[in-house]
Amino acid sequence: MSVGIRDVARAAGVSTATVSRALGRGPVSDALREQVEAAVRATGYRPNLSARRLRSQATQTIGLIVADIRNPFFTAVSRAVEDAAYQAGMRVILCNTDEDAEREALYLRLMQEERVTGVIFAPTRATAQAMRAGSLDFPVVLIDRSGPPGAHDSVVLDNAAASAALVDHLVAQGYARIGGVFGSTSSTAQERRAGYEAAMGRHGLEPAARACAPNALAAEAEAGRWLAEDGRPEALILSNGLMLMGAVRAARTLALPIPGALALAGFDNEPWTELLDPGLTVIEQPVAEIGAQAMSLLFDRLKSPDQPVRKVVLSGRTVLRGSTRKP
Amino acid sequence: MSVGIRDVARAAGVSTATVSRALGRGPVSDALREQVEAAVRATGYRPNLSARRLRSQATQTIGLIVADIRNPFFTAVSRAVEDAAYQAGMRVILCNTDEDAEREALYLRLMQEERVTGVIFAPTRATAQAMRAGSLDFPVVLIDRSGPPGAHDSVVLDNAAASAALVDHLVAQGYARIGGVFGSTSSTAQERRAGYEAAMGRHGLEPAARACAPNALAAEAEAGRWLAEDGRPEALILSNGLMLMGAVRAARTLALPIPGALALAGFDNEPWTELLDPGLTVIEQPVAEIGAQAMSLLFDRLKSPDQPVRKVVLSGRTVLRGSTRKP
DNA sequence: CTGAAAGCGCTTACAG
DNA sequence: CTGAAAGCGCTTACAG
Repeated sequence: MSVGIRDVARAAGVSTATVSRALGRGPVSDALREQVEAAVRATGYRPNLSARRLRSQATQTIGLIVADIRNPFFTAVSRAVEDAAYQAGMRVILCNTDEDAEREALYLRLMQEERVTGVIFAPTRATAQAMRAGSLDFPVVLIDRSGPPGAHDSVVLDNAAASAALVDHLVAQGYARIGGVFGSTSSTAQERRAGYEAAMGRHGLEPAARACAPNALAAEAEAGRWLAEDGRPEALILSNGLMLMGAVRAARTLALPIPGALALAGFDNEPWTELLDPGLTVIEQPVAEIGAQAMSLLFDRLKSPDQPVRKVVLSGRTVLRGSTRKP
Repeated sequence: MSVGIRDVARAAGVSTATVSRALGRGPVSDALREQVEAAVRATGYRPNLSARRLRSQATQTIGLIVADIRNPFFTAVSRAVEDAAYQAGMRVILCNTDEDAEREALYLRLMQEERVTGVIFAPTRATAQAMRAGSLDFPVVLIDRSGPPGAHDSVVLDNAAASAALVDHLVAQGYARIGGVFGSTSSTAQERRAGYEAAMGRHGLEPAARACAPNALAAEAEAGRWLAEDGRPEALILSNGLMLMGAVRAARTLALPIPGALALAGFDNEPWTELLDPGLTVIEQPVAEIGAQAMSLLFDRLKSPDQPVRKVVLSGRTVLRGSTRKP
């Protein structure tokens, strides 16, 4: 019922090999190529990609495993990855782990079964540590998060510097009791926390960091608890855009005006952070660059498997807005 | 180099047929099944999905083609679709058309080449009109948008009723010069517009609708122009969440206080709409339900190909907030 | 329940 | 440049 390459060959009066070559980049005379193209149009032939992948042993597929697709940061990175992939004639399989190690293992297994060419992956800390180089059949580029040095290529933000910039700014504005709520699952949140603590130390201030799941609900709960305590912080730093939203919610619930009673700063320059009044001070990540660099690292790795491992560190941009004004 | 089913068979001392049956749901004795499972563990065997799909002629794959992945509405629907799909043992290929007819055609062709089991699709109006039933090799369920009656199963919002609810509310609040900016590419935006116009008529008011691309930038420009005119509307309805954001931006730029100088209402209850002060009045769509219903329609269609075409119409929920308060 | 064999729809050495 | 033939890695009638 479905039309196959044999039907096209018959219609064009050539062999299936010639049809295959005409559709690919094989050497075919112009005359036969035109006959084949006409036959393809006449029959409505569409190649079967499963067959092509099986036979050619090339899936032209890259896997993209992100930690939370609800996080616009990952949506934006995905778009950049997909643009670069399609430009190179590759498709991408997008998977979402919800920061869950089991689902990470599941999707990594799926990638093997799909025989992907390579994977771009934002792993949890646990998985990043456990994942040894060479244990998978394809190269892996870590994104947003890194693992043990030298294990995998990666592209990450200069997290410590970004956190420090936020602390420096808050201190310059006159804040001293600056708290931080950081995600509990990623190396990146750890680095942001370390950067925060180091910067606080440099200013002779006492760091006060807490951790929770890197989503809006958990951050709202955590920030809500903290802000209801005596000696609550007068400024709060959150380690991603979802958590920042949770903190805004918590402040609203407690009727704490921003920045009157609480200064707020965090990561990811999502459109809504500018829409609030006052806007939120954030670190903007070069999302398109992150995705493009990841694909580029992956292609380089495919070309030169034995090349030394590379880590690309990109700088964030500090976007100052009203939420951190002097009280 | 890569371990195949033959290696497992050899290691387990059985035929490849038995390995295949043990991994699938074929009839195998418990003893052999255990031998096979041990051999799979020992060899680290992972089935090749391309081969499996080719041979079994069942890809267990559904295609999900959305119009704009930056729109959180589609992200949310995607999650629901994926949950339902994975529960049924199917994977999903997610594609993003950016409301572009050429990319729609491209992805539809890709779906044919992938030999997908079925497709869930949010088409532009142009494509919805052109897409005749039965012209594709797989069933299609339309989502968020519908086409000519009777062509494809679909699940949509009761768009006209939702728009009317917004108009009724604004009129009740005392607004009369109520304008609307609606997306130019989808049947859904058309229906929202029609619902708006009908409701205005019912109230004896003059409708004033404009159209633009259904994204933030275009809506910001369109609303900005309109709001700078003499006789500008005192209330504005936008046909999706992205456009609503654009309108907020435009009002900010023109220093028009909401709702003091401009009342604002629209579609999609995105988290940020509640965070603004005042919050935005919106129609909340049952996103999870939309995704789940689409999968359900698709499965039913696969089971009963000749069943009459069904259209599931879901109701929105009106969320009243400060942006439409009496001026 | 089990195995030998055919074949899914392609691509690609191998000859010519 | 072109074709006949082999084979990618599986699954599934067909026998037994």
